[in-house]
Amino acid sequence: MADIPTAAISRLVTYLRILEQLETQDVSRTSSNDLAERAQVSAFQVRKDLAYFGRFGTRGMGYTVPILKRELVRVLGLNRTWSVVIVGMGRLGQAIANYPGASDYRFQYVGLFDVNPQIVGQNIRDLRVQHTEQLGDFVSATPVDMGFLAVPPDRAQDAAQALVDAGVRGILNFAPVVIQPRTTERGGVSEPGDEWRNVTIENVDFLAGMKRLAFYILNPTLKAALTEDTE
Amino acid sequence: MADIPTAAISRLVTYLRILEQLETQDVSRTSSNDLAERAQVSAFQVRKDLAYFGRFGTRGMGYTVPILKRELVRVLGLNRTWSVVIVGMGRLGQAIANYPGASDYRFQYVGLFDVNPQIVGQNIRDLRVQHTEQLGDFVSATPVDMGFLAVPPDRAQDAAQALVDAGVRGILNFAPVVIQPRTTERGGVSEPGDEWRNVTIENVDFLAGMKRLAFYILNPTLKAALTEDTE
DNA sequence: ATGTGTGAAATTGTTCACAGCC
DNA sequence: GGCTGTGAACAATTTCACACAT
Repeated sequence: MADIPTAAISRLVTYLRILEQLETQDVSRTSSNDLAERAQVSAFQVRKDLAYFGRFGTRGMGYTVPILKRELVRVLGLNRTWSVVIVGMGRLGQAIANYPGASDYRFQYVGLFDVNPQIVGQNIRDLRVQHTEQLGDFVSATPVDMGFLAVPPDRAQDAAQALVDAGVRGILNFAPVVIQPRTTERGGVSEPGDEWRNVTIENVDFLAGMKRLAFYILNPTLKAALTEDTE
Repeated sequence: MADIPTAAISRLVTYLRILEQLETQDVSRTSSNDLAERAQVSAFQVRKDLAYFGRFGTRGMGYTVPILKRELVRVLGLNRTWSVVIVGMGRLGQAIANYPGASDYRFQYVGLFDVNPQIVGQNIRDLRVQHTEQLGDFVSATPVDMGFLAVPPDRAQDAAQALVDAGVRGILNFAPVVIQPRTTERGGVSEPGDEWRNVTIENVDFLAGMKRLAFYILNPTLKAALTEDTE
C-alpha cells in the first residue's frame, strides 16, 4: 500500500454508498462501467482506485456487490466500532447527532458537550449533554476515537486542542476555521505541538461550499463539466 | 483566466476567511508567508493561487488586508446578491437556515420547502415553509440563483431535478448521493438532460467526511502530514 | 533588503491501451 | 467475448528558484 491520492478515498466512500444502494435493490453484480456512471467518474478511475487496495473483481464478469461492499467496508475501517463525541450541541450539533445513517457502520456517539447552560443537561439521543469543561475527564474514563467539532468559529481552535489533549485521534471539523496543529496557549500563540502527531482533521464546511458554488455559477467554464463519464 | 485548479478555489475561500479575521483584529498588512501559515499551505501555493486572478500585492511589502479581501470577494463573486432556496427543512435544513455567517455576503434565503405537513406552514427566519410541489411556481415568480438540498437521500435526485427544471444554476447538495445530471423520468431512468447544461453542483457530505476520517485514523501515514508549511 | 510574481522543474494524479483471465 | 487489473503515457498541480519591484 504505497501512495494513494486523497481523492481516491473520497471516491471509495462514494462507491461504497452505491454498492449499499444496489444491495437494497437486490442487484448482485456490477462493473467498473456501472459504478463509474453512478459515481460520475471514469471507469478507468474506478478500476485504478480499487486496484490501490486489491483485486476485488473477476475478469470478464465484473464485481459481486456484497463482496466488493465487504471489502470496501474493510478498507475504510468501517467494520470496527468508532466512539465519537460531539463538541457543540447547537442546532448544527443536534442535526448531526440525529442525522439518519450516522449510526450505521458502528459510529457511536458516546458523549455530547456544550458550554451553553441552556443546553447542558438536556437529553439528546439518550445522552445527557455535558459541559465542555468535563471533556478531558470524560475522555480519560471512556475511550474516544473521534470528535466532531460543531462550535462557533472562535471556539474551534480551543475545542480542538481540548480534544487532542484528551487523546482523540481524529477531528471532523464543521467550523469555518483552519485548525492549527499547534499547542494553543491561553491568550498566546503557538508552539510545535507534539500531541498533534498522528491527529487527522477532516473539514466539512458548508459556508465554503456556498462560496465555491457562487464562483462556479459565475465561471461555469472552469467547472470540470461534470457531464462526461465512462470510457 | 485560463485553467484554475478547483483546489485553488477552495483555498481562496480560506484566504478570504483569514483576511476577514485579520480585519476584525485591525491587522492591515499580511504576506504570503503569514497567509500560508494560517491556511496551512505553502507560501508558494498562496502566491500561485492569487496569481491566477491578478497581482494584488506589493513586492517587498506584502498585501494590504482590505485590498486583498476586496479583490477576493470580487473574484469569488461575493459582491453580488445570491438568492437561495432550501429544499428540505428537517433538522439539517433548519440548522443551515439559521447558521450564523450564511447571511453574510448577501446570500439571501428567499424560499424554504419541505414535503412534511408538520413542517410546511411553519415560519423559519421570517419565511413560511412551502410545500416542495410549489417550488416550480415559486421560482417562476422569484428569481433564484442556487438551491440547497437537505432532503433524505432517496428524494435528492428528484428534488435536484425540480430545482434545475425551475432554472436554478447551482446546487449545494447535502444529501449523501451523487446527483445525476440527467433528466429523471417518473419511475424510469435517464436521458442526456439538456437543462443540466451549466448547472454546478457542490457536495457537502458529512457522512463521507466521517468515513474518510475513519480511514485516515487507521492509516495516518497516508494523510499529507498537515504539519509542514511555509517555505 | 524584502517579499511578490512567474516560467521551468518536479511531482502527483488521471487516462489510456492492452495483457490476462474468466 | 467481455471486463478486470496495471504499467506506461499523459495531464494537471504543486514546488521551486529567481527576476523584479519597492
